[in-house]
Amino acid sequence: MSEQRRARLRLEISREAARLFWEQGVAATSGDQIAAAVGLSTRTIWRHFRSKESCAEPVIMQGVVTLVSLMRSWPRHKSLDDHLATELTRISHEPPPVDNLLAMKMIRLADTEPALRTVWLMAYDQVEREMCVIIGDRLDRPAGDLEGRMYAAAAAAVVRVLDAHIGAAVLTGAELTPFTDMTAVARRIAHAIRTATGGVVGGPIA
Amino acid sequence: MSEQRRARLRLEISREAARLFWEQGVAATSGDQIAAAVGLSTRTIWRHFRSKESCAEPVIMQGVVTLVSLMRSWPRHKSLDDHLATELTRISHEPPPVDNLLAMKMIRLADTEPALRTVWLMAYDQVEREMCVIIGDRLDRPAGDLEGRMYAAAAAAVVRVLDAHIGAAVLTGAELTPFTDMTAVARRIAHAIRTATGGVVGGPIA
DNA sequence: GATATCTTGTCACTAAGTGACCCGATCATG
DNA sequence: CATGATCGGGTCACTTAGTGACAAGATATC
Repeated sequence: MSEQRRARLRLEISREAARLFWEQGVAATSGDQIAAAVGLSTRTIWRHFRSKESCAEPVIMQGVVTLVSLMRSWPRHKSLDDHLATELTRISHEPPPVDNLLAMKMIRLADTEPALRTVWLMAYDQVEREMCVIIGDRLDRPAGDLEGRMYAAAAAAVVRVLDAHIGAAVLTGAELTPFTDMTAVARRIAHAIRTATGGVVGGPIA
Repeated sequence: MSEQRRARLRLEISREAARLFWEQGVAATSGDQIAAAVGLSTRTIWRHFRSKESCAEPVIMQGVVTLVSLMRSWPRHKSLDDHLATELTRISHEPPPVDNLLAMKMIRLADTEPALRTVWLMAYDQVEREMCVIIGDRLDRPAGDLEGRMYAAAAAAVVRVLDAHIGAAVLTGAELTPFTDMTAVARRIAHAIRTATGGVVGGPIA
């Protein structure tokens, strides 16, 4: 099965699962229900996900893939601040994917549902690994380097906190405006990463 | 049930569970086996733990409680570096608890067992919350402050990476000596936290 | 010593997740 | 076009993690 198709199918399942989790709670949602909602047999669900909670993972991941891919395309001669600002504003004209709202809802649910919280943490564990190669690459350090791993962990952690914060704010609907200004968001993310890495990750490389 | 007794019981269960996980793998260890090993009924196990994997949590936690409690007792007028160095050397004369080795083994297992990795991440999620109040308190910031949460997240993340690194090194037995020098360990931890918080957390407060 | 509370054991039960086998589609090869 | 190999998915039986309900023993309080 092509990686593409598999990923799309997982995302499709994830959307339905996340919707059900949000509407009726995690405990009240069975694997059978998820399967019925997406039109597959229950057995097939377990072929693609380890547990019913982990069905939420692709949707959660979807909330940060753009940021991660932006990090990956970060050119060496630019500062992270500039890069994120230009790219985020460029992208922001496109319609924001519906999944993002779902992802925020899952993060919200993760506050009270331990099983979902583990999924959320595992997703950011994945982000941390990606950060590891991105940062290691940028700093010209060997792959398993301890310093690089700490930078990546700290960076992923602050992004996670920021993500949760923004998600909570958007969901409550209180302060929606400050997060529609993409350059401001870019600056906050870039600043957080730079701070969390002691200033090592964020600037341009001569 | 007193908090003390409950914690001790959980730890006792956790020790047996961790031992079994290490000896025969997580999948091959059943709740019944854990119960039998500790001399309780299976039902009682589920009264104290949500899942069999989470039985490993207290042992994992035990690996960082000393550091967390040291952070909590960190006086404002001292630098983290000094405080950790003096306290760690003072403590290092006491026999190192046997649980630490078990904790390292669990972290090792977490590399290949996703279910255990979630437990490990959840344990550090707890550490992050503790860090949150410690750091928020030290910086005289309100409880839910975003900056404080990011500092706490970054600090917990680097400690986690350091812990995994040290654990792996000790388990392979390759370089045991560099981690018996407690002042060196203290310096590394303190330096990592200071870096991850952009230099904000680590120094003495006038 | 009587009683209320609290923890555990027993047992029946639900549901998450797996293994084994089959079926239809797709695709390569003759 | 025929054929067979591979692959994704369905069906069904089965294991086991985890829960609810109730009984029983321990413990504390008066």
